[in-house]
Amino acid sequence: MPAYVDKTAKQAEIVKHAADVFSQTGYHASKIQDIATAACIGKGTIYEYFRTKEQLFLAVYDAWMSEFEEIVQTRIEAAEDALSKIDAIRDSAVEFYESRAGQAPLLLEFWAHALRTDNPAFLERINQTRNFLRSLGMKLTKELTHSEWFRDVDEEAFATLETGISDGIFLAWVLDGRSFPLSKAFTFRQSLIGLGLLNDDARALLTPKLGSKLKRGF
Amino acid sequence: MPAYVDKTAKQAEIVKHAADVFSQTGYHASKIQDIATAACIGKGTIYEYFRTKEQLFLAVYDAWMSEFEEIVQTRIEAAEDALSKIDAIRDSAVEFYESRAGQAPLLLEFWAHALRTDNPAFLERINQTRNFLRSLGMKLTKELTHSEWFRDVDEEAFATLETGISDGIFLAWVLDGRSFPLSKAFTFRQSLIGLGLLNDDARALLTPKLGSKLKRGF
Amino acid sequence: MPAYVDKTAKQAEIVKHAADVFSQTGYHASKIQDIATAACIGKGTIYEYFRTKEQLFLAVYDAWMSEFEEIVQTRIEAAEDALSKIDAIRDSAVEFYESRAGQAPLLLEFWAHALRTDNPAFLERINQTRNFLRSLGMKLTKELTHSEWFRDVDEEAFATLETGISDGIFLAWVLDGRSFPLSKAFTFRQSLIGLGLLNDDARALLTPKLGSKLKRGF
Amino acid sequence: MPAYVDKTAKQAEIVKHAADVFSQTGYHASKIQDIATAACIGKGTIYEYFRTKEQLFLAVYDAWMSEFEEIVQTRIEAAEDALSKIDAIRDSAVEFYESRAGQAPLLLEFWAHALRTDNPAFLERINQTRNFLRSLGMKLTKELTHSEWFRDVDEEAFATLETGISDGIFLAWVLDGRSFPLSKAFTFRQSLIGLGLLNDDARALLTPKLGSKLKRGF
DNA sequence: GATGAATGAGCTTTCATTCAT
DNA sequence: AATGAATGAAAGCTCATTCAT
Repeated sequence: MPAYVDKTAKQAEIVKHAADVFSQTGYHASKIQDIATAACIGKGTIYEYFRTKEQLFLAVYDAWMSEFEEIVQTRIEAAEDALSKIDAIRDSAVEFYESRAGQAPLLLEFWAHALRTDNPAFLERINQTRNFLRSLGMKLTKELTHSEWFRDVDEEAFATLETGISDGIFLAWVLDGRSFPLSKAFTFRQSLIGLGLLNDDARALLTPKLGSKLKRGF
Repeated sequence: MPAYVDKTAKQAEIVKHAADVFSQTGYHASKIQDIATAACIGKGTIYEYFRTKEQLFLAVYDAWMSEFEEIVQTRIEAAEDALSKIDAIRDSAVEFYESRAGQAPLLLEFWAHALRTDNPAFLERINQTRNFLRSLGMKLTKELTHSEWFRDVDEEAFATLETGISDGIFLAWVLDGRSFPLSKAFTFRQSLIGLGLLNDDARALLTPKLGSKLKRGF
Repeated sequence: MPAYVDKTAKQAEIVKHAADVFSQTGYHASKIQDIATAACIGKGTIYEYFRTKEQLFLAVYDAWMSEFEEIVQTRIEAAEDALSKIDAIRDSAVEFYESRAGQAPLLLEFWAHALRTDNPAFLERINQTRNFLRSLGMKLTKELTHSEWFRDVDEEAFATLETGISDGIFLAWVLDGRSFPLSKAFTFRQSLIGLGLLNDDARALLTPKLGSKLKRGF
Repeated sequence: MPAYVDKTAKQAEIVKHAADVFSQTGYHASKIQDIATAACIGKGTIYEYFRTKEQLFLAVYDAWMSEFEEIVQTRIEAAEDALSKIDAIRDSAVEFYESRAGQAPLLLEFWAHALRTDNPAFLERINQTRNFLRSLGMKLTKELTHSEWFRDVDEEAFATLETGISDGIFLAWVLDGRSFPLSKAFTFRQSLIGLGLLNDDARALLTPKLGSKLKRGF
């Protein structure tokens, strides 16, 4: 077994426990010793794999977001047409966030930290995912516009808005103590925006379904 | 002049400088001494007015949000009908955020902190503003639904969504390094959602204007 | 009583205890906590007066050398002619070193540190004393040469050599575990060098006394 | 080839690289890993040959001083009379120090460490060389005294002084940033002391030469 | 014999908070 | 009321040394 497997595996192991501890306690309140204890290793060992606490924080975020992007990618590829690809993205996000409900506050801490630290890698990693989602959004929007499901709309602006809306709903959900079902909120949003964007034909077809969803709320 | 005027004034003075220092450096990296120096007072004096650094942080947020709520309230009262009240809220938000661009990261830090601290006052203060905006949103939505400008929609869900969307756009704006004009993004969002929510008559009337805004992007 | 008196007094107090602890244990093995304990103050208090452990080390050396220079200066001024000024310097050095026998190793550590640290202040402080002594030596040598007690000699070279010899004897004394009387060694050296430097007349006069000292050793 | 050859050779190899690293960085700032890297071996391997970092430090000093003693011994044996043996010692010292100028600070560190550590081997090794030089000095002094070149002088005291003076000049040279030529300083010192110690006949003979050297300085 | 992953004691420095003045 | 000197808990990080492979 090559050495790099061990190295990588151990790194991942540390990231896993760091994610747990950080999620539980928050970045600032977590001590390196706590993470070492959780991972059943010595404090010094962590520093064999990560230069600083901050780097470890970045690694945790990177691991999460990489997994998220992979899930989205896989689901997108499995979906056949543009509309179901959109559903795939929405479902991926909902499931990802719901399954990590307890870790959600850490995402906020990460964002806050990214805006403060001198290390540009933080904002870069954030924007990597944002750009991934925005590109996807733009591509799908273009398809739906060309195929005349959607009315004419600036793809970049729309994709940027959509990414922001997703984060905003997530934020509201977290700050409200997760008092509403995330999936319902995402569906509600999709109905609302669908009604605004669909062309007259599609709109005529889908209004009953979408309209009733709006009436129902979440 | 009663003593409490002095007390209150000095408190406000400290909060003002704390806001500057926190905004500049971030909550964790800011030292009480920095704030005292900025305010040209002794370190100990701060503790005559605020029990802890955390309390001072809360006071900064409270001052900002109180001012924001006041602005919204004033503008709303000046607006005559529901549609222009909606515009008033949007404009208040845009102006408030734009004029505090440099302080925006601190809002994220505040949210992140609120989710971690034992002190429930943080989340309570956040939700105070959220509820204020949601109530306004619900009331206006109800009005527009009854007056048949809007299609039937669950007011609470819609208002919650709208609040989330505002925060989400703000978040995207901050994380993107404020690379797009916030006001345009808010207008774009309003056009999109307007098209989805307006009743057939209003929609027929406004589609040209809203549609062209969607085409233009931000 | 003005504040700076307190400040300076406390600083001196800390330096005093730091000198004790450093002398006892050595610079590297001494912990800031040890010094704080010795001074009966909190660890943090030391950092109110000295930015780093290294600065405190410098302050200890500076205090010693300043005192030494003062002693030499006072004695020199009290001496009447060049020959007794030379005796004054010798006596000052002997007494200073003998009274600080236990602290001698720290001087070596200081020199060693000065050659390693990035902080140029260390070498500067060392050379301040060296230059003080060298200037004195040059001036006295010039006087004795002009008054024809001494044969013609390059004053700068001679003064530099003399300073080095003093340090060398001190070094030998410390490394030998202070097994010989420092004062005798300094006298022996003075006799030897006197015999080499005195002019024929003075030499004829003093040879019996100096020669017997050389025979006696130390 | 017997195993001990390998063992010894490897040990010497490690000492060589340790000497480089220690000289460059200083004993305290040097890490075992740095030495291992320089020697292109694993960190653990060093511990197969030296029990501690301190032992390795001692080995470096020992290697230097052993080489020095050997050089002196060889040169002394090649010299024919006492006076040229004295020159041989002086030249050995000058060449040794000059060729190791960059490593000189480490000697100071070694001396400083020797006075602090519990390990008596350090002071012992230092005194081994000192005694070697002192014995040589005493023997030569005795010879020159008996042959009536030198006036009567306590050999032990004189040899001790001479050793100290050599170290003192070296010290001054290092602390002055090696701003004067070491060889000139050693010659100057020899002239001065020669004039003090030579008997009247020899003195009459050599005064012109030695006197002019004193006038010239270094 | 050679290695380097693992370890944890140990240390400097920071800074929120207190309290005597 | 205002101050700032004093405090010490706290934590990130280092690195000599060990030992299983």
